[in-house]
Formats: sequence, C-alpha cells, structure tokens
Amino acid sequence: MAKQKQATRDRILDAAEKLFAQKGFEGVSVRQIMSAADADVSLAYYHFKSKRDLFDQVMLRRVEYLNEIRLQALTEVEERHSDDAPTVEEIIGAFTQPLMQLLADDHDKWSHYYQLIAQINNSPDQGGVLMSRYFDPLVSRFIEALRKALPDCDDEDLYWSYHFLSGALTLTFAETGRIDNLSGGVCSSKDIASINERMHVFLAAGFEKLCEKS
Amino acid sequence: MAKQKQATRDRILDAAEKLFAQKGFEGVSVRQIMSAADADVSLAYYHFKSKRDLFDQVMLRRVEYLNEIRLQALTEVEERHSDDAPTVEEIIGAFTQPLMQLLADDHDKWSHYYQLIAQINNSPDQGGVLMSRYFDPLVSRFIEALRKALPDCDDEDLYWSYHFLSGALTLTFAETGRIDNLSGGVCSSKDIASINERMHVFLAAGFEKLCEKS
DNA sequence: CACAGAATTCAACGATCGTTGAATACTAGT
DNA sequence: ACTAGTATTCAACGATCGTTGAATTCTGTG
Repeated sequence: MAKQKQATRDRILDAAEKLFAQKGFEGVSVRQIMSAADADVSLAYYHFKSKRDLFDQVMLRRVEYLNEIRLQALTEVEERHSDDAPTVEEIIGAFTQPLMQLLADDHDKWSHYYQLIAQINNSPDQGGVLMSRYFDPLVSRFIEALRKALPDCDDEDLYWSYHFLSGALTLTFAETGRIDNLSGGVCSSKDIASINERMHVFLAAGFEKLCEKS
Repeated sequence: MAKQKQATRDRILDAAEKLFAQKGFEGVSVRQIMSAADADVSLAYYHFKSKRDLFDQVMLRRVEYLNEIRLQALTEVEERHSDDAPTVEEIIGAFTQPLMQLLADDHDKWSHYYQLIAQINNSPDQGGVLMSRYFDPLVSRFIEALRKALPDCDDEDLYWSYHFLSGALTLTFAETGRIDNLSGGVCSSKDIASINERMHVFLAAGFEKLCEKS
C-alpha cells in the first residue's frame, strides 16, 4: 500500500544524507536536496516537519542499527572470555571493526553517514551534545569494558584516551582525501584494508601506555 | 595613518573567525558577522573581496605564525640532539606543545581558530585540499623527523599514524564539550594541562607500536 | 465504479541572502 | 584651508531561502 511513500521518503533521506555530509546542514538548501531526490520541494514538508527534522531523521535512520551491531560485537568478545577479561585491542576492535565491515560491504550506503558523524563530532556548536545523545550509551559500555581490561587506569586517562580514539576514528572515516595528498598517493582515504590493519593497533597502544603510567 | 582601517579590519576578522568557527562558512551570514563586528554590512566588501575571501583571510591571518613556531620547536628539539635522533615523543611534543602553549597564553585568541581548523579537517568537501594547502609543508617536515626516529617504519604506517594523530589533535582542540558530557564532569574540554600530560604519550605509543610491527 | 486517504504538484508568502554603486564623513599632507 | 585618498554609511538589486495552503493525481478498498 504505502510502498511509493517509503520509496520517496527514502530517496529524500538518501539525497539529504549525501548533501548534508558534503556541505553541512546550512550549506545545502531544501530545494537542492529535493532536486537531487527528483521530487517536488513541498514533498519535503509532507514527509518531514522541517529541514531540521529531516536532518534528525537522517541521523536516526542508521544510528540504532549501528549501536546494535557494535554492542553485539562487544558482547561476543566478552563471551569469548568467560573467566578473564578481553584485551584492549579486542575491545577496540569490537568498537571499530563493525564500522569498517559495513563500509566494505556497501560503501555508498555508509560513507556519507560516517562523513556526517565526523562533521558533527567536530562541530563546536552542538557537536558535544549531539554525539552524546546518539552514542554515549554505547560508548559508556565500551569504556566500562576497557576499565576492566585496564584495572589500574584512572578514569581521567580512560576518558581522554577514548577522546583521542574518537577523533582518530571519525577523521579516518570522513574520507577527506587529506592522507592521499599528504602521502603523495602512498595511502588512500578509502583503503579500508589498510585502516583495518592499523587503527586498532595504534589506538590500543595509546590506551595501554597512558594507563600503565597511572 | 591607516590605523583605524586596521582596527576595523581586525574587528571584522575577529568576528568572522568566531562565527565561522561556531556555525561554519554557510551557517553564518555576512550581515551577522558585520553586526558582531559593529560595522556596516558593506564594509565587509570594502575590506574584502567576498565572503569567501573573508574566510580565506581569517585562515591566512594566523597560519603562518602557527607554522613558524611549530617548525622552530622541531628544530630546537633536533638541535638538542647533535648526534642521535630525537625520540618520537619529543617530536610529537614539538608538534602539539606550541598549540597548547598559545591556548594557555591567550585562549580567546586561539580557541576559535582551532575550532575552525577542526571543522575544515573533517570536511569531506574541501577538507583534504585546504588542510594540505595550509599545513603539508610543515607536516612533511615532521614526518621526515619521525622517519629518522623510526628507521624501520615503512611510509604507509607512518602516514596512517600521522592521520590518527591529526584526528585526535583537531578534535581535542575543537572543545566541543563532548568529553565533559561523556565523563560526567570528570574531564573538561578546556583543561589544557590534562591534555598536555596525555596527548603526546598516547600518540607516541601508537606510532611506536605500529612501526615496530613493520 | 465510487470513494477516501495518501501522495504529489503548483504557485506563492515574507525573510534573508551576497553583493554593489553612489553619497557622505574622515584624515593626512601641502 | 584645500585637497586627495581612505574609510564609512545608506539604500537597494535580484536571487534564493524555508515554509505553506490549496489544488490535483494516484492507489487501494467497498
């Protein structure tokens, strides 16, 4: 029955996701979005309450699934260790691996969403509030797991370590092309396999070093 | 002679820097900027060619000095080691310390600028190009130094390590308030001393671990 | 086929956007 | 005090912004 409705709504969300990711919330007009979605301007206000609401729905469309699979990855790691605690590297792997898996499976579907998150995370205006709203429950679970893996680590070191991780993670998934320029072609922003080999190693070492110090 | 001119021009740049940092290039109108600068709208187009040019001048105003003092910090570290190579931690300290020093000396002057850089760095649209334009000469010098400190490290590991560093650095200086929320007040985005104790330790450990592997 | 409700189109609103040209005020050197 | 050039003000341009209400088409049910 309401098939076409969902189809159009999704086309709008797809176009909005892509354009918001590229140009930011204010950098794109509703007209541009609807033009990219090949639909009339006023349809945006039939399916969504406002431009801001459209943005929110773009965010909410994928965040639940994202949190779900990452939480599942963490519990799987924990269940594999019935008696002892998982290693830092395993926990960080559970945090980052699912994101890379989605990107490898369907790059076009997820890349724009990750770019959007990177922009929000680094937005001084509302970034802190929005990121906390979407991700803090999940992140708190991961930090809890990391606390067990690093029992001598005090909370301040733990939170700052996670913050560094967050910055590295979101920039890497933003695929800005910076590393392509800087490295003169040696590295590519979109080379997921290369990232997959390195990120968790780099970050786990930071956690362990900073926490052994405390 | 042209004293008042410089004063007004600087007031415009200050207001633009602050508002661009908070809301992004498209999120702020020339009228809002000029209102914050307490000057007539058309003065923006007397002192600058366009809104885009104003943005460029905001960036260029501080970037040279920034690159200068960071390069100086690196050469000082290198000169301290006449025969052997500086450690990774020293090199990264030279890269990050000057930024923190400026922030500690005059927070209001530099915080908005750092926020702007964080947004640009994470912008999928033009971020890679702009960051490379402003910072690649300096960054290449640092990577060169790091290559000497880590002679067994291959370039791919080196560039990716720097990329992780870049993300952690820019997010941390964006002062989004995220870590305040996440930690429930245990950590503060603006606690420069806490960052200063931890960032170079965390990042140096990542470099060393990733590069010893290769 | 008739009818209801969902989906889409069309035209337009007031507000604000970036930008400009002409007129005015200020400031320095002679 | 006269003047040249710098700095600032004022008013306005066409374009585009987010948003809306009413009219129209589509779609599945009786």
